[in-house]
Amino acid sequence: MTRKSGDASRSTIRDVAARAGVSASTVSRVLGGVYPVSAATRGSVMRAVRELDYVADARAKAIAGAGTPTLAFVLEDITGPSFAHMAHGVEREATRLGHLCLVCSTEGDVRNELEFVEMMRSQRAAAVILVGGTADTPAYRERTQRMADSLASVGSRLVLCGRPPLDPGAPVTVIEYDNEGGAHTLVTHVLAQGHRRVLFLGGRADHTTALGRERGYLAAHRARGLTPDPSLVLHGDFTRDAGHRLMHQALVDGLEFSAVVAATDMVAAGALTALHEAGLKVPDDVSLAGYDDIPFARDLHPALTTVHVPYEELGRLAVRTALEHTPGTPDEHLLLGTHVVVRDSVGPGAVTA
Amino acid sequence: MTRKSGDASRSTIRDVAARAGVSASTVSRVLGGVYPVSAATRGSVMRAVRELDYVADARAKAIAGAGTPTLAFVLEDITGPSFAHMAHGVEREATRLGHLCLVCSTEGDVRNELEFVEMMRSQRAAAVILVGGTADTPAYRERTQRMADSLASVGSRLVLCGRPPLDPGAPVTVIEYDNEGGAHTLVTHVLAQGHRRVLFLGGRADHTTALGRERGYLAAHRARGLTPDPSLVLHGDFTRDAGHRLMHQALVDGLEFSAVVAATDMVAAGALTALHEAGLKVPDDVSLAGYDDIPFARDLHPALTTVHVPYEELGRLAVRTALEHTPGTPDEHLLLGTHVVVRDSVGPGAVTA
DNA sequence: TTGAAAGCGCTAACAT
DNA sequence: ATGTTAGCGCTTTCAA
Repeated sequence: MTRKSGDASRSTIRDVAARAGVSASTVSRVLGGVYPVSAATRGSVMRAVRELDYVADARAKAIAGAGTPTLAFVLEDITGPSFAHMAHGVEREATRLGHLCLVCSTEGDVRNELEFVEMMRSQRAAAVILVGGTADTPAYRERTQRMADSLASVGSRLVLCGRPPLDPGAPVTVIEYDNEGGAHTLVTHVLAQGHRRVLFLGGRADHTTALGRERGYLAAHRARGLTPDPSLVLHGDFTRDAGHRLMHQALVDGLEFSAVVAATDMVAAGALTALHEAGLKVPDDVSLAGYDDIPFARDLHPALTTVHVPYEELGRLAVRTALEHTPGTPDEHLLLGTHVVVRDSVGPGAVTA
Repeated sequence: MTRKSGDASRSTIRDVAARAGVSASTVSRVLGGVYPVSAATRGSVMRAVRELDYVADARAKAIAGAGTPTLAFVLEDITGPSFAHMAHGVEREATRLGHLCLVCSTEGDVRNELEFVEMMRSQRAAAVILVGGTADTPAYRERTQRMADSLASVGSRLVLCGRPPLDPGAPVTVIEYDNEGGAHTLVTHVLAQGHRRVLFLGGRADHTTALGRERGYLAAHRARGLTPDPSLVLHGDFTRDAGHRLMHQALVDGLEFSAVVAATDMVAAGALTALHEAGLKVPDDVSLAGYDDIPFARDLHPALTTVHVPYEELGRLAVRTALEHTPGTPDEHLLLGTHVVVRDSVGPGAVTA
């Protein structure tokens, strides 16, 4: 038992003042730092602070004008590797800039997002960062536009990180990366190996991240004068289980293909296992590529060819850009590049399907 | 451009009151919910609220006694899969119980931890959850005991989640899982396959998580009347890179072993790749096991035998237990069980080394 | 059912 | 250099 002051009997600045024989303002000044205070006064105040184990109530400071600023980020599930990396970038940069960092997992439920954003509005968070792709419906745009406006009205800022921009004029900071470009380059690489029937695997059918990558897949084909078979695009979600299930099903269905481009590395991992289970060798029998370049990609066997996305940088930039934003200034929209990481999972394919 | 009220001109409860032609208290009561207010009054207040797009300042509410409670969790790096799962559990349960959730990554620097805990004390967070193992030094115990006391003194609660308990009497809630037991069972399984020279790979030498697992490794040997060769324990850290590097070095050094037990699945993943690179087959030439049972473990090739840890549950319990704690009540200490997941990476070993 | 007034814990302008 | 006095935006007695 080492507890000093009685439990939960938080002492206030006035207790400290009384104990030190000075006024509350003096205590505030001593603790504040830079204001001129005599050494003697400072001494007795500090002693009182120590004896009482006093810490100023941050909420009271906040409301009085001082106080640590806060920033929030919202994602579907911190458990996804790319989410985790963005979150890490956000947290690091926020901390570096002296902000407290609130999180919320929506579990994919929009109502959670709405509710949380409203909460952040009342918290007067400096910025709210929506992390990760979404279904880009009119309802989404309208809803998000509203969030942007209502945050702006209390001096806060909405940030879309890895999420598509709204209509021009919305008070939003957007930090994206090039889903389409990355997929384009990746699929071009695959096609260059001679593959002609390339499966696109996983990702929610209505999800901007999946759609962007799919657009790249399509564009790469077209750029070569190829028209991909529509039955070669299989949707699901972004999990390893979806990859496993879809791949297994494709095999059972006797779908013809010589290469697989997965919507994410997670999907690719599941697909790889399904391929192995079917006795297929990668890349000898089937080539496989992923997207995201999560750390594990190197340890799949064969090591996974994939697209590297600067997730952490994305998170950092989201924070920095949002906090630097000056109202009245044009809204920022950044698009970060990606690059293909060639490893061992894509090999030559017969040109004749 | 849809912004309604002038930018950043947050309206206050008084603005709403004025607009609705009532007093501030009435507005407060209407918004508060359960207090009796006439339908007419409620109507005009709500309209004013809507027109002004008013949200009560959460900080002001907090200081006035109402206000959403807050909870914080601290971890080294959200990017680690097991951390991410604990974080997810924490966040879910906190949200479920109506709490806001603050995060902090320490990046392994104790000063960040100290600073953040002090911050949380001033935020009057309901609880602060320290997530993940650590070096269990006297300095650590003293420091942490101090955090526990100082949090308790403001009515907050320190929680150790996946981290060793302090000396009895410290005002702390502890939720652990059985590192030693899990490793014991796992290594027993490996030894039962006939392996006699089992490498223990990775983990920081001074880290409780690694040490607990190592103790289980040792105990399993002793239980069979075996004395493991001390040169078979190789420390590093918990990353896949460490696993790769250590495994590679062990191979170069010509260390003799027929099985490898990695401190974590991440380490195992790196080790597996190093093994493959050396042309060794798992489990034919060398058996390999991990610890944590992260989702990817299934997709390594061969699928990794490992120990399942209920990380998410751990996080959830940490929150629930902490928030349910009543001062004066005995301090909780939970120890969750683990179980071995047998997959394909451990095979029979020659009994003669 | 509603309003006036006090107070939450702090900071800051305004005196001395 | 230090104390006094107002607030900050909200809730909550206490009266009416």
